[in-house]
Amino acid sequence: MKMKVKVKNGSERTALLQFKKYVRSQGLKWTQQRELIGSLFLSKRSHLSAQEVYDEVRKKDPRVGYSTVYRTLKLAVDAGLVSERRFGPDETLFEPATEEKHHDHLICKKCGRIIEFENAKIEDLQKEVAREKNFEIREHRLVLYGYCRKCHQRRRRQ
Amino acid sequence: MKMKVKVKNGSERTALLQFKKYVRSQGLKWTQQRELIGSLFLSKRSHLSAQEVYDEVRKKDPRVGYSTVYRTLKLAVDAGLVSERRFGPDETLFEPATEEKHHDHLICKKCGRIIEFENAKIEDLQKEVAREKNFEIREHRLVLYGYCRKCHQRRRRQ
DNA sequence: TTGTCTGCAAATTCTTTGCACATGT
DNA sequence: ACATGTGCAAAGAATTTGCAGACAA
Repeated sequence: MKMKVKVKNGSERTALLQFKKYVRSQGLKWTQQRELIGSLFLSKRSHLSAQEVYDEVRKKDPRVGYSTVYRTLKLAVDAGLVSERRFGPDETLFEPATEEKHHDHLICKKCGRIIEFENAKIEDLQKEVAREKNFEIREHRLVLYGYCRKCHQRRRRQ
Repeated sequence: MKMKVKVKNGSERTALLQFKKYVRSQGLKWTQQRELIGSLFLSKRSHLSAQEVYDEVRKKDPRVGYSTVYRTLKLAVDAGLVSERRFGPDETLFEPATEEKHHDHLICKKCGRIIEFENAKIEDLQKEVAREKNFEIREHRLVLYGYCRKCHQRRRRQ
């Protein structure tokens, strides 16, 4: 017997509401653009570049400017709902930071595919390291670069 | 009675020689600038921005241009002697990649201090994760962000 | 109404590139 | 000699900012 109903898409809803709440709490205004960008972006589970967010947003409303996208994403970062990440020397991506479990990434150097994973043991060891160094961890980034199965096979053939 | 003379700065020497060798192997020329930038940069254990490398280099020879610094660092990256890393959304740093053991970083969000560490167990677990995902790891980046002891204390007082 | 937002274009910052001259081999 | 390298200034790419008009509270 289930004690809890699984709320699908609940997190994006919540995230948008949190965003709205945050914006208002700062004495700022909740505008159509913030609603639009927030709802589009926070519903994604994936990693998007500023460019991609911009393109998506323009599909819904072509009048929105680049600066608004940047400003809104930055605002969401301040709200703690989005994190800005640099995966490679040339790639800055934004990712919704849900309150769910933290995950890390594997990135294929060939095709760019990003695979997520979580590993509690690694996290524990990180805490241990921090303790040794008298360091208080707030967040971490772990990225493994290499070749995914497909690209690995392709490499061998060459 | 000493059996071995301690060769201080041995690794940088080696690295510089390797660099020279690599450059020549590519049919490229070994120039004064490459010698200068290479010797300055490869002798550092720390992380430097392009700006900082440029400043250091200019102290020794003010005629060297920015482009040469970038070009030389990139060449050293190709040679596998330097790695280019993005620590935060706004910081690209170069770091000499010795053949020594790999290390990761703790970065203080307050004072920016970078502390290095190594942990074999974490690396083992990474390999395990990769195996599960059919992924062939080539390199990885692990950065822990937080507060160092000093800044942690200062935070609590506020 | 009033202060915040927005879109635009211009400004910034970081990095790369084209070109004429300089240098390594 | 000849190809590659260098410095400069200009070009690019990504992101930020100033400003006049638009919009939420």
